[in-house]
Amino acid sequence: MMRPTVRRAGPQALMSPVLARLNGFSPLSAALVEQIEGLGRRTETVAAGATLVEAGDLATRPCFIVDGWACRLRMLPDGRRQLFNLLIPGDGLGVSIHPHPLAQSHATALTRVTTVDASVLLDPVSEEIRRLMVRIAAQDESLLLGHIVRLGRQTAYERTAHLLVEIGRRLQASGVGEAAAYHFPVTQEALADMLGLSIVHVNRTLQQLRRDGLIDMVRGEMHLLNLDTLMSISDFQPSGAVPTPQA
Amino acid sequence: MMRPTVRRAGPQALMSPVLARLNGFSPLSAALVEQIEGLGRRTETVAAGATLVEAGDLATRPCFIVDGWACRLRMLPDGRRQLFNLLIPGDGLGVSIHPHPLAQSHATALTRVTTVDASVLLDPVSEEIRRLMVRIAAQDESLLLGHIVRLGRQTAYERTAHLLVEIGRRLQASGVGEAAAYHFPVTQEALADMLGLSIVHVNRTLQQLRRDGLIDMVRGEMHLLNLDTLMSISDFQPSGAVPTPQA
DNA sequence: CGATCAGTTGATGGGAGTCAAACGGTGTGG
DNA sequence: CCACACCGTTTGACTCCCATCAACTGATCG
Repeated sequence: MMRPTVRRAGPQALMSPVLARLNGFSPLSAALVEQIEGLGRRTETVAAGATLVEAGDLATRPCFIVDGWACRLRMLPDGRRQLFNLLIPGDGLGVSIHPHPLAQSHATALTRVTTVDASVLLDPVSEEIRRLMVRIAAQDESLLLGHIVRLGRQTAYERTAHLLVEIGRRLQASGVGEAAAYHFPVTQEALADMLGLSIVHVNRTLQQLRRDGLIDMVRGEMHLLNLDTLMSISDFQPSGAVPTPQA
Repeated sequence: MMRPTVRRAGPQALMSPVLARLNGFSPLSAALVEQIEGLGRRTETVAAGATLVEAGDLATRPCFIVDGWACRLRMLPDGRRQLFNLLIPGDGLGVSIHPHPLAQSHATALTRVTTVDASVLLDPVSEEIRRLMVRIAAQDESLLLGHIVRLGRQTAYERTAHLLVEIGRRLQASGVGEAAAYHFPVTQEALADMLGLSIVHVNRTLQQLRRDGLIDMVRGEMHLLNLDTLMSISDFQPSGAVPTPQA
């Protein structure tokens, strides 16, 4: 399903989500910026629904998502699915200092997704990159822990609000959206499998949030109309979850 | 089988959970075994309910749990609690090659807990230790992902079965129990906060499992009477979750 | 011996799942 | 160009799993 790359702008525009996200941790060296921009020469694009990583694969090649949405997930034998996280532009896939022996989970494209190969970044791991990977790993774990709280102890209403806030902050960090206004091409089915709810109930919960004046969504454009309320009802903990540039 | 009584007599008996667990990944070098046994000279014991790690702490000192049960958890403002994992003898706390800037979560003792300081292990990180830490990190993540599936997509019955199987395998790997028979001093309240259920429903679910002839528990001694059935109803994936010695 | 804690049981209610059908948009083929 | 299928969304009716409230038991303990 991989097809030739359509490059619309310069490579630096292509890599900007990765640069923005990493730069959010701490300013990148000029050398690293250049190195990352160089990754943009090797892109790969897959269609929605494509498998990015097969669970149990040996040595999947590390990459960054530069466009589109993906997710990591597990399926149960009877068809039930659970998403572990949503992957947005700027996120890595298999990007770790320590190549895990086996891929921990399946990864699937939720929309058309463009990736860039990141293996050269990890060939000689510089001290700067090592530090960045540690920060990414810490943030990834933090997101997983937040996800566990959502699924275990929050209502559908709270879960949905929490996730929408989290996504906005992450998209903002990657520079592909704003904390309270972003393009959201995820189907309610995927959202249901992320939030541990049924499709029908996700739909009703979103409409309840809309009726309450907290969100608004037209044709994939999500607007969080009252970020403070959304954060307080979902007990959103900004601490360390995302390195926000501004206070 | 041999009852691994934690006897205060020899340090090697004290450290045996750590040694057994690490040895399960790959045989430890004699030098490392000796080094780990040496950790037993600096123990610390806290009562049930004590806080082991405060969330947000800077640089908590790494340690291994050598006796007792603990957990990592988060609390919501209204008192709801969600456990992230259960920590058993042999598990590390803050043991990582990369000292995270901040502790990701609160850690609490569920029973009286004895720990040993592990900081000397990480002072100069040998290649052997580095490899072990990578394995531990991979397993920890795998457990978190399994936990997410439990909470998001499994029924109370399935969740409980899954957790009981997982715990048995981990206790066996640490040599402080067997996969189908182990001491289980966790209250139903803690179990509820782990499984995302109410105390009452945990109680009912355990009794249902008992009525179905799948488990038996008398005075804290858990017996899994039909491991195969428990694994199949909970879709327990042994793959990589725990390095089982036997095939 | 009262007090507290963990476990147990019953009654009741609600949040979320399931089943079913209809709607609108998009793409495709006759 | 329209018919049709397909996909994602929406809505209603009904069901059920699990939470909540409440009371009671047994064990431990100061």
